[in-house]
Amino acid sequence: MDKYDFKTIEQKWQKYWEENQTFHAEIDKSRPKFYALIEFPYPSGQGLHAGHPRPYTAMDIIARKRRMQGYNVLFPIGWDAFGLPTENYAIKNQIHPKTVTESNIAMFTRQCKSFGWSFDWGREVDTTNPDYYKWTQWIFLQLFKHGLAYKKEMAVNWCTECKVVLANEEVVAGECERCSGAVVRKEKSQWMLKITEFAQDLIDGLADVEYPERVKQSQINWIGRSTGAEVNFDTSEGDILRVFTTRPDTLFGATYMVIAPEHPYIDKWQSSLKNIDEIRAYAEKAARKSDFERSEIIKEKSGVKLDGVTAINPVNNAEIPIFISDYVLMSYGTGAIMAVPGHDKRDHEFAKMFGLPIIEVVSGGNVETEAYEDIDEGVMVNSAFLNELSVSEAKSAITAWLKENNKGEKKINYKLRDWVFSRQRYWGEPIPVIWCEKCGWVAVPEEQLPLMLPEIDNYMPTDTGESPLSTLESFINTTCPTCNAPAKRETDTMPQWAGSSWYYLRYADPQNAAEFVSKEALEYWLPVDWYNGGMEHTTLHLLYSRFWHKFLFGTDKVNTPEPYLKRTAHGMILGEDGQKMSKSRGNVVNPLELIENFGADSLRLYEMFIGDFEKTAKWSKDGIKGCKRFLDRIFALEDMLEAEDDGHYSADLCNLMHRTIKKVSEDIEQLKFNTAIAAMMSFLNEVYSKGKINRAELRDLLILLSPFAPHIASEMYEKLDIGAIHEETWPDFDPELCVFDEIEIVLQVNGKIKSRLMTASDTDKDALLAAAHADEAVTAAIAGKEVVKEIVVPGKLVNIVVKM
RNA sequence: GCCGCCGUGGUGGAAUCGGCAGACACAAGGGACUUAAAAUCCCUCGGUAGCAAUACCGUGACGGUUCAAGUCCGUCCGGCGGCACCA
Repeated sequence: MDKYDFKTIEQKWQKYWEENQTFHAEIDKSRPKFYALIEFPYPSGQGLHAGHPRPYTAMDIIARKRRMQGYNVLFPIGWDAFGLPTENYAIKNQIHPKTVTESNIAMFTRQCKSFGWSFDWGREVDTTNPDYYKWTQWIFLQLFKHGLAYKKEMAVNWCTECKVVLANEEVVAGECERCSGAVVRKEKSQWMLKITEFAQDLIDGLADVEYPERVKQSQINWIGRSTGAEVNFDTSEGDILRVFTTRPDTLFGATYMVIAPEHPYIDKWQSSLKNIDEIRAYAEKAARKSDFERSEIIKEKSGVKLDGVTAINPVNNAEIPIFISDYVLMSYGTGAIMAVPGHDKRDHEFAKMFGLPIIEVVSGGNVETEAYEDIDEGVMVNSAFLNELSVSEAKSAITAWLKENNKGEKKINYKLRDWVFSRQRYWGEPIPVIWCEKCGWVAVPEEQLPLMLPEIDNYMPTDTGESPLSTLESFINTTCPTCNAPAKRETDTMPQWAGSSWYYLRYADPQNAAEFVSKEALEYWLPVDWYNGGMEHTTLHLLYSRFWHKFLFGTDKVNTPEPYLKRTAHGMILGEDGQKMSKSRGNVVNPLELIENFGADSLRLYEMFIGDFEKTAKWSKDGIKGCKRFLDRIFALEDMLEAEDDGHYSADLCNLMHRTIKKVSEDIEQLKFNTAIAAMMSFLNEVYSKGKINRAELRDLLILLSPFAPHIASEMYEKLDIGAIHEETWPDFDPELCVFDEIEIVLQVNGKIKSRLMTASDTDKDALLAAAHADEAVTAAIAGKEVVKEIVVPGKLVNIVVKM
């Protein structure tokens, strides 16, 4: 019985689109452009999973609609192909990563094409292609030349499983984001990118882009701006210990100081410190702990008092002790704090433990039992000239005082750290710099790019933490581009985030051999108009790429301050058990099997119908049936098509048709795909109850459906013999025809529905009230009672309020 | 602890500005067709009471504002995501 032969239809149209390059975009200044972007996939060996089709189909729907709205649409696809999983797979199976990548890309290409997404396959990029990574290296060199890339010996996050350094953003709860391996601290010399230089720009830029509030908030929190002051404390050693505080108002309550275990003053003061051995032992113990271990024992404060060195509180000249403790981090502020136990929980806890004095400087709490941190209520006490001021008044007063007396100044700090950019693995872009004993780090000359990743046999990671490239003499040994002396190449590679930090630029001009992107292409296509991706990239890829873009903008390489005008974020698709899909849980849904059984159109429709696009959704294996059923019924509309047709909607369906166009058009823009589909289902139900549809109605229904289910829509449209559906214009609706002539008015007494009334939609207030009073159920309900109030909302209801 | 999001039938989820709670589907039950099954079509489908018309209850809990609250405000409970000794 199955007349809807989706397999044949889908293959036919996928072939058609490919042969005709239907979705290939070229610069055309006569038309407005629209740049739709999805996060390009990492071509893993597992192939597409059920999570991929959700965002891809969503942007495909937007792209297809925009084309029908007259836009010149750029909707590209490519491969984010460097990275660890490929390398690990390669090692395990003794196949070169390059070969693995090639076959994975071939598989992904085949799979993507079976969904019928309208990508411009002529603009494919591959981050592992030397023609591409040449420009990734080039951008790195621009950063390097502007002093924004530097090498630094530092404690890094070291994944013991992957044997690689991780960026702060890649460490999740003390574990490796990828493999969940333990992360420990390790001293290593690393390439760093100065993203911190752009901290303020990255916050400010958010004001000019359309991102979901939750994305903006996450980025702002991650950057972590806080305003306060730096304050100088004189020490008994005659030098100055500088601290950062957000509460300079509480300076009179500072009863001791704490410095980080790694603080350089320990060395400086060592001859005066009577308990230097104890201090060193504590510092060493702290250094050995991983970040995870440090946070594990969060409840227990520990520390050592410096015996022999004290500090002077600048506001009252009180002599106060100094401690070292691992609750103070060297990497934030100045690595030293003034401790105010009366008004900071951590300081309070520490003070209780070491029996240190607690002074109340803001009234309102009981500082002996608990730190009082409220800043909105309470006034200053025990604070000399600050007394009786509010907290915020005291902040500005003390900041001014500090400046006047040369004891400190206003200061803004950020939690954001510089980006650790080195990876000790093989499968990444070589960092194009050379170490010369005489000249230091020297850039590889741009004309020598790309610096090719050499073909090697052994790309196993090493336990020493050196890159596999470090043993390859032919690669390492070179000459200094500046002085020609023998020199050595950097052997670390870039992180996976490098290639994805600028790929949206390359899409505009993917084959350009002379520039990373031409000016003309930039000016026409950029910025990206709509970028959809996952929440998990908010503080990774999304922040990194904004950083690179802002750098390129600042150096006149791109023409807009922000890369993406609008960002939306889809929810994840979970397995049927409500858990994240994973092989080990056995709850993985294979989308290719579903295409086999139900067709790509049904799967596309179901992924959009499953629920609110922006929220996580649980997979249900039965849900797709309803979508398939819907398409079966659509296909059968051919049998209901009326022979005669005057080119207009029938009187029966005109109203509903306009409302459906309105609903579908507006819902797509708001990512409410589920209700857009529901509206089409309702329309179809109405057609079925009438048993007939005319050509004008079927034509526009198919156009509305085509972004969601392009194969079946194209096929049925072809039979109408009025052209190709992808060249059609998106239908308009007439707002006047969207309203009903007659509507139902609810008649309430004391807010309870007593009756309903069909009336002309433009009936005025007086007439509605009169009609209500004429209604039997209403009159019965108000009989013998005093009418207190009468509320009439035209088009909605009448509510009569009576007293009992 | 902080930031953000969310709690609606058996299930996924609808519900512009506060104005008919449960659209649209899935599952389930009943019926038609069929030798039978699948598919398809029709009907029922939040709870309680009732033969019924109908009445009352019902959007995590409790309060508040309002003629009217899933929606706004307050307090609490539960879940999810992110950050987390950031001074």
